[in-house]
Amino acid sequence: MSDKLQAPKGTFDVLPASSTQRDALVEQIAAPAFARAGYSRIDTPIFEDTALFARGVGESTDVVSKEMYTFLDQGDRSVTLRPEGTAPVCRAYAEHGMHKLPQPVKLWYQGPFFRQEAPQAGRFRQFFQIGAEALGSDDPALDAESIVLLARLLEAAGATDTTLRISSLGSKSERQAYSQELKTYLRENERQLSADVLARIDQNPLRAFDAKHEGTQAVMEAAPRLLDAISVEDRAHFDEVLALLDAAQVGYEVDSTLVRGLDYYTRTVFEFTSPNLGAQAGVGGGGRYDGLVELLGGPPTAGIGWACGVERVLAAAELSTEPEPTANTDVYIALDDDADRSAAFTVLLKLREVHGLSAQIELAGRSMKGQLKQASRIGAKVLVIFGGERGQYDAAVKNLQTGEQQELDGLTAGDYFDRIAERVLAGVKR
RNA sequence: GUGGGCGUAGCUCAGCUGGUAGAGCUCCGCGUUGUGGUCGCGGCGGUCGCCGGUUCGAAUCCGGUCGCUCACCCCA
Repeated sequence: MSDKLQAPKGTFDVLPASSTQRDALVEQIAAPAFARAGYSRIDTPIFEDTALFARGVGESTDVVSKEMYTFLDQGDRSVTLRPEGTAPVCRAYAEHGMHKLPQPVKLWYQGPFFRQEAPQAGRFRQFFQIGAEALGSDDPALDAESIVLLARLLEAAGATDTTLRISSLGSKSERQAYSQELKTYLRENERQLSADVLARIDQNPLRAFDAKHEGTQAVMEAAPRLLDAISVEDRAHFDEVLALLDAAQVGYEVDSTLVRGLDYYTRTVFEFTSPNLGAQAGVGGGGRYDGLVELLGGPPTAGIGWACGVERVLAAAELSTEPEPTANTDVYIALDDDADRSAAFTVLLKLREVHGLSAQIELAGRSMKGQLKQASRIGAKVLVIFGGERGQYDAAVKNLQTGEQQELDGLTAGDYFDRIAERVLAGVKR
C-alpha cells in the first residue's frame, strides 16, 4: 500500500456508481433550467494567467494569498489553476467584447475548480461547481432572477431544506468608510478577539463576523453593521430585490453579518446553507460584482452571479438510493468452446453498427454458466450462443426474458448474419 | 499549518490481556437446476500503511513517519 499510487490529497475519482447522478444534476436539472432563463453555456480554460485572479479576486483574500495552485509554464509565464469561475467569465466578457451584445449577457458553466486547502467534509482541492453569471445590468430583477434560479435548482436536485441568507454590501465607497469604523471598533475590543481575527484586522475586518470564537462573537454582536451604512440608492436596490423574492415566494433571512471572502462583491450578496452538511454548510452562494469587468480591462459593467458546489448539492440532497447504473444491454454474445470466433465478432459489430443495438461479447473466458450469469447481470435481453453443444447447432438465439431458444444450423458466410439478426431483433423488440 | 479519530483481502469489518491472519459481500470454478435464480462445495485475493524499538516471538506493546478522516481557518 505504501508505494501504491493514489489520487492526490483532496481529489477523488468519480466512479461509475456516482457519475450517473452527477450527470443528471448538470444535464437534466441545471441545463434545462438555464436554457429557460436565457443562459448560454460558456467554458473557460482550466488555467489562467495568475494576474487574473490576483487582480480580480483580490491579493489579500485567502483564496489568492494561500490557496492557489500556481506554477510557471515552459515559457516562464505564471499560470494558476482556476480557483473560482467569476473572474474568468468576466475576463471572457471583456476579451470578446460581449458588451456589444444585447444586455444582459447570461452565461453558465460547469467544471472543476482548484483550491489548495486542507480537505475535510465537503471541501476538496479539486471540486466541481455549477455557476451562473449575468453581466450588463444592475436591475434588481436580475438579482432576484439569479437567486431564484439557484433556489429552484437546489430544490429540483432534492436539497429542499436549505436556508437562504442575504444582505447588501453597498458600494465601494461606503464599504471603505465602514471598514474604517469597524477597525476602530475591533481595536477597542481587541482583548476579547481571537488571535487570527486580531491578526487580520487591517487585512479584512469584515471576516470577524464569520468567526466561531466565542469572545469574538460576543464582540461582533454589538458591532456596527455594514447594512446600516449603505447608501440610500443601494438600500432601495436591496429592498427591491427582497420584494421580488417575496413575490417569488423564496424564503430568506436578511443577515447583516453575511460576509463573502472574495473582494469583488458589491451590493447584493447571498448564500444557501444546508443543515445536513457538516462544517462546510454552504451549498451555493454569490452576489453582485459591479466593477469587476472594468477592473479586468473591460468597460464599466454591472454583474451578478453565483456558484454551487456539485459535491455539496449532492450531499445536501441526501440521495439515499444509490441508483445502480441501469443495465440496458440488448444483446450478449456467448462463446462455446468450439465457437467460430470470427463469425461471432462480425455479428457483434453488425448488431451495433447496422442495427444500433448495444451488444457485448464474452471477453473473460467464462464458463457457459458464467456467461449466462454475466448476460443477465448486464441486463441483456437476447443471448446469442456461438458454437453449440457438441456441434448440435452452429448458433443459438435465446430470448432471456421469455427463455425460448432457437437453434440455427448450416450457417454459411453469406447468410449467418441476417438469420441471426432477424431473430435477435425479434427478441429485443419484445 | 494546528488539534481529535482512524489505518488488517477489491468492499464492510473481526482478531480479548503478544504465539508468524479470519468472516461476510464481490469475483471465478464445480455440483444442483430451468444454460441465468436458489442452495451446497471449492478457489482467487493480505509483506496486518511504512520504518525502527522491546521480546524467544509483534497485526497486537512503545517511538517515529506517511496516509485517510473530522474540526479550526476559509469557502462552493
